[in-house]
Amino acid sequence: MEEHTIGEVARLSHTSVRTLHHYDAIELVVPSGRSAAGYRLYSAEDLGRLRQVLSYRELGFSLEEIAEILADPDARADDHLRRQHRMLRDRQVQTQALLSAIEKEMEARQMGIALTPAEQFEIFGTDSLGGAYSEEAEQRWGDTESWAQSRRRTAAYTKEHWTAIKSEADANLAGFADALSFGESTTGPVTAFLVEAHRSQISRWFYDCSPEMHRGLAELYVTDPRFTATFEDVAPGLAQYVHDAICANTGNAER
Amino acid sequence: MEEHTIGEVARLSHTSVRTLHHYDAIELVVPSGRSAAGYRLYSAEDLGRLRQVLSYRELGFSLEEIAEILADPDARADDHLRRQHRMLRDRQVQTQALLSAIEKEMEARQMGIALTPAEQFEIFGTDSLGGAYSEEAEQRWGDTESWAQSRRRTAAYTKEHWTAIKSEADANLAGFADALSFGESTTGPVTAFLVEAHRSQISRWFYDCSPEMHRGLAELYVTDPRFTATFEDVAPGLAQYVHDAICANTGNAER
DNA sequence: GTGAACCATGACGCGACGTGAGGGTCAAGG
DNA sequence: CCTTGACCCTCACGTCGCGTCATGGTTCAC
Repeated sequence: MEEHTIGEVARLSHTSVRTLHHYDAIELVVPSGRSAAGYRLYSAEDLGRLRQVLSYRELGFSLEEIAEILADPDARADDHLRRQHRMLRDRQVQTQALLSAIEKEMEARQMGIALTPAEQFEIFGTDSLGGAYSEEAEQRWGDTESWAQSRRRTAAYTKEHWTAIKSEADANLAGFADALSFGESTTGPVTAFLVEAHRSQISRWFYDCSPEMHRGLAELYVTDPRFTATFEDVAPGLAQYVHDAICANTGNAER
Repeated sequence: MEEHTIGEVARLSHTSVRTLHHYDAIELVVPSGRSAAGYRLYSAEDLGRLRQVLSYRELGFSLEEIAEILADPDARADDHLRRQHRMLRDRQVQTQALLSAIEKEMEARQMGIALTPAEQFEIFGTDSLGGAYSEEAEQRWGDTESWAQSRRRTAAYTKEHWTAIKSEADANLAGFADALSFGESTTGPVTAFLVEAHRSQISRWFYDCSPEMHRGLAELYVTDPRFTATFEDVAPGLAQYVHDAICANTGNAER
């Protein structure tokens, strides 16, 4: 029932008064009350919303995106928590990859072997959230360019690379398995995120993977027994589930 | 000896041509050559610098800060690598803290206990890199404000909090013990990192700990037998070692 | 020799605030 | 009652790191 002034809120939330003014102006976090003198008064509920906003901001979303996310009436608070949890785990994996890249380069330097900048970019040049999609990469699956690209890149990978790749992939797969066991719909936001992460991983480590190519890959997961086996090994029905999730989330050009 | 055009560099480095134009304009990454027609030509050295810039940018530095960092003639390439490594490890710790905060809240929600926003901010509101040092906190050790702050915060901690705190502290202490057994100097980079991590932990869980307060705390470790005992329990000479390490690494204000 | 795909230099726009300017509000103390 | 200082308000312009045209030159394959 307590109401807080803007200065108190700024201190509590480790932001600035100006930021809160801004969020009010763009109607992202609007204080539910005003004093007689026109002072903004933030309720406990307002603070809860603010915390959600700051969490998502920390994860790299734009304020506009955050507004959309929080506007979704289907998503309850724990959905947000789960999503944030997933993304933080993703960040852990990403950071870990950067760490081992640095360690690898330090090792190389100590042995007097300097990597060429091109090699360094190969390792380091993955950006933090979601990967960069090269529009110029050919669109069709089975395309020669993809294979060539994949071979060029994987040729330079060391053992450490492969273990990093494996752990990333495992984490993603575990996410899908969790979603499946939780009865998460293949059209829901959680699976959407997992699908995107999956595609991002492929793009980072192997070849620039367009949504079309991604769907082609999903097809393989249920038709090629070698792929199917790896999925079913983790959880029964997972191959089909992942396939459906990818198909459901690559139809429209979302994001 | 190879020279790259701006488009090639953009693709290699996963950035845009515009970004490279910008970096040229602000003289952050200036191509070392131009073709007869005025085309920018980037040498391997230029690419190396670009990679450094992008690494630091990924870590959240502003372009101006990056320029300063890279302008330092004392810092050789491995210094940059070490610094980046340290900051990434910091990010790992920070992300881990956020993760456990989320896990804790999910658990609380499932038991139907809603945390008040104030409590949530207490946990969540440490910002991404290194924690925000509240300038208004009094500077002197033994100060009442620190104690009050610590009591306010710890009062809200649950059993899970304490186990998390304990495991963090244990890991840090184990690091010191390793450093001691490896004959690591108290002025070396490894101990510098451990000291900083130690201070960071205190700031996060108890009170904003300035370097001055940190030195005061170190003094306690060798004078107060209760503290000394916990250290000597892990390894003989550890109390003195940690004390020396803290003193050696809080003298100058290195970022 | 003619597209198509590069490159160049402005110049404006935008998101997420920082930073005043100019002016009310509120509680404590003289 | 009046001042003082720490708050609060609303404009409004500035900054940073680019995205996005606009306009025009260059290169190269066909």
